[in-house]
Amino acid sequence: MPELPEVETVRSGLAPVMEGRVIASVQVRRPDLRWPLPPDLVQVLTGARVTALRRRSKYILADLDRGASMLLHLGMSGRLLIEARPTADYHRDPAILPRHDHVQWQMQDGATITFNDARRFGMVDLIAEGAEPAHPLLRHLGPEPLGADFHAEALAAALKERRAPIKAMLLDQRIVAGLGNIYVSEALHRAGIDPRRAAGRIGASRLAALVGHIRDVLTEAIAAGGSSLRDHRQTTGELGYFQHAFRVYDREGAACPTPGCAGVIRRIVQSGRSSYYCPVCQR
DNA sequence: CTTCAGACCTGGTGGC
DNA sequence: TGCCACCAGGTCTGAA
Repeated sequence: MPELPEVETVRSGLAPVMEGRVIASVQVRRPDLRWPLPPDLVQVLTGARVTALRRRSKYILADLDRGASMLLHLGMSGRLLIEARPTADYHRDPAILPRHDHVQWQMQDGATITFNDARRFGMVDLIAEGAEPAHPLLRHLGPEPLGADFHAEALAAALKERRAPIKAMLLDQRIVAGLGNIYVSEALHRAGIDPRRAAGRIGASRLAALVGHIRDVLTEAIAAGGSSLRDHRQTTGELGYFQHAFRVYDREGAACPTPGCAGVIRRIVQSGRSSYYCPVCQR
């Protein structure tokens, strides 16, 4: 899935065909995603103009001229495929099975957008005008890691007295919203912090450095078009390149890339999920 | 409140 | 080749 950089890549790929354009029709093939699709989805979207396409954490929001917004989450395996126009030069990846096409949007200018999600952990919802802050999925989200509200003092306050491992805390979307399993491992390696370390026992200066590394790794990944891992592709079908820049994620047994470090990357399981780290330079 | 295991669902991979 | 265990980018729910 897509973590923040992948979702941002999808959002920016979607913007040219959705922003400012009218949704001509919507087809629902399978309404039982993570949560059932709202029954009035087709009715609310049909004929609406998308005024803005935004991202909040790993969610994409499409604001409509009639006030409501459409909320989208890709889960683990969700993708948005864009066919700009029905042209012969659109090659759909044969590995993306049409039976997992759940929702399709036809834009008035001819573009077709398809939500495909094999595991169906993704979701589509509607948010009434003004109801965004109270939406159950958005209400508890912490600060955007690339925004002004995410800084060393805020992170220190959120982690104070917390005994859970820093890895788990950074995956908690209430602490900071948008990181996932890959980028947490990458940021902790850059910061030289052991993923098992109790979050509340990390010094202020190390937390400040961590904030910088989180920002850097996300920014670099967005610039590279995200990571193409297993199912994820950009909306164009192009590959994102950031997976080649992973320093520890999925690199168990490899030499630690930190200059001068003789460590070997290890994989451990924390709260059911893989963590990759260097036992030598991460403390 | 905090922390963690389990649940949701399908598909790909690697071992035997 | 076939079968099976295990793994996967998320995050909600409920138990301890």
